[in-house]
Amino acid sequence: MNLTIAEENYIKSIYKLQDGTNSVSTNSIAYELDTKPASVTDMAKKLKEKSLIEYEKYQGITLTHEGKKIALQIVRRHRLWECFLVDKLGFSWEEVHEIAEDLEHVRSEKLTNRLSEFLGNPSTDPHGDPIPDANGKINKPRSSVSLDKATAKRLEIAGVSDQSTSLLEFLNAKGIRLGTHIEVIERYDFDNSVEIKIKNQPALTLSEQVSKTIQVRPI
Amino acid sequence: MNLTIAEENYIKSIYKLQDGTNSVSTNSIAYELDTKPASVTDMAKKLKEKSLIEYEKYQGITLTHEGKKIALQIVRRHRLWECFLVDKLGFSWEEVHEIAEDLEHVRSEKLTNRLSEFLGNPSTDPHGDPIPDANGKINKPRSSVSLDKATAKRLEIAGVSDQSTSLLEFLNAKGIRLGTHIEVIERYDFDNSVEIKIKNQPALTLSEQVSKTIQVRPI
DNA sequence: ATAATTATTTAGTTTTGTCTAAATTATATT
DNA sequence: AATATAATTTAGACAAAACTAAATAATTAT
Ligand SMILES: [Mn+2]
Ligand SMILES: [Mn+2]
Ligand SMILES: [Mn+2]
Ligand SMILES: [Mn+2]
Repeated sequence: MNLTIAEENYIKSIYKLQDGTNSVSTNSIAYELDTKPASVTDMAKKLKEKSLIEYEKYQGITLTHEGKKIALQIVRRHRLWECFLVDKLGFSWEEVHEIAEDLEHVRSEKLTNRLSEFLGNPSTDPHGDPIPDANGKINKPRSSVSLDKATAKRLEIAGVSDQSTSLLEFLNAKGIRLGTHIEVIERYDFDNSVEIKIKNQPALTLSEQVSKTIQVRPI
Repeated sequence: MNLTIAEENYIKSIYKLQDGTNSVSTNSIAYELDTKPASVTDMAKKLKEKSLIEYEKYQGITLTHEGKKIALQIVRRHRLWECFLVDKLGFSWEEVHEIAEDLEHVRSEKLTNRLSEFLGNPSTDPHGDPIPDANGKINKPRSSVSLDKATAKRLEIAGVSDQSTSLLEFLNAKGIRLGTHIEVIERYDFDNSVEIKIKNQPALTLSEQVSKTIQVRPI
């Protein structure tokens, strides 16, 4: 199965949006890939032809077993390269997604597996997302809730559900990264913002939008 | 200047064939890239349009200053990744060219420079070829001659002028790699083959074809 | 100088991936 | 149930990168 980079990007987006077994809409894929719905329909026909997705007109899209297998390989490569960039080359977490977007398309199993070994077979990437192993087995994301729903006071940052550079840069500037310990000081009903404190730093207030994308775990 | 992967591959081939200031023929590029002369003519028009090459019908092709600058960036990336694959991931020299052929197209200056730093700013790649620095400055290949023309008896392997996997695999199997010390035992006039000896290994005879592609330096 | 050969270009197609505009289908509202 | 709105698909076009076959230019041999 020799896929183009465009095909790989579609497969990965569908995997991401599917999130389990949901059927994925044409529009959502177009939005995710910053392309037009008409282009998605065109590609859907090609991927169906290659048995990578199930697709009937107007019925949405789901990955086949084969399609999911390929998606997991791409995700594995993407996340391993992100680890490499952060752990070995000293990038910070908001810089790596874009570069990994290209590196993920270098298809060499030997390269991927050696890279994983070189990195100590990491199980999560710099954003807290789990890395599939060589057989495509992926751990469920470790139990975590978004900060806006958390009940405990003392929490650890477990991940972020939005990879946008601007959000990650913001968190970075505020000293919030993977594993950071925070304490909830106050929750404000009127705008659902939350005031938190990181050790040795001034308290800060996060908007509802932000606290919804931050995943946390009680300590 | 946003180039496609195809355009980058053409630029790199022209750089390689130009070797200084020679004008490069349509056919030689087609052979190098395993494509057809008609396709080279098509691309020549595009690259001329972008001011990356000088080209007039039937007159051959040369890189402009801008074109050469880009070529050196691609070569830099290619050779740095080859170093990474060999030094950090334990690949052997015949395996890395193909993978680097893809990795070289990931365009991030920050990535390239950090990778170089991570590798200790190497000056030559695993095949003995010099690596351009961040400004595109490249050392002349260290003085060496092909084995078939060498006069000294005790020699060091300085590089190979053919990157084909099959040749590199052959040399590998015979224990010949970059920096290996060899001693010339005998040269045979009738077929221009040469018998050599590596310490702690049986003597072996190399054909003229092979000895022409091996670059050596007297010890 | 002519003829034969080789190199290069042109013309016309194909595949991949994208787009816009228009048509169709599905869903929501009254 | 009829209508309005939203989602999706189709039709037709385009750009990039390749190809084949045919035409033309340059080079080499006679
Ligand atoms: Mn990608
Ligand atoms: Mn990630
Ligand atoms: Mn390449
Ligand atoms: Mn090399």
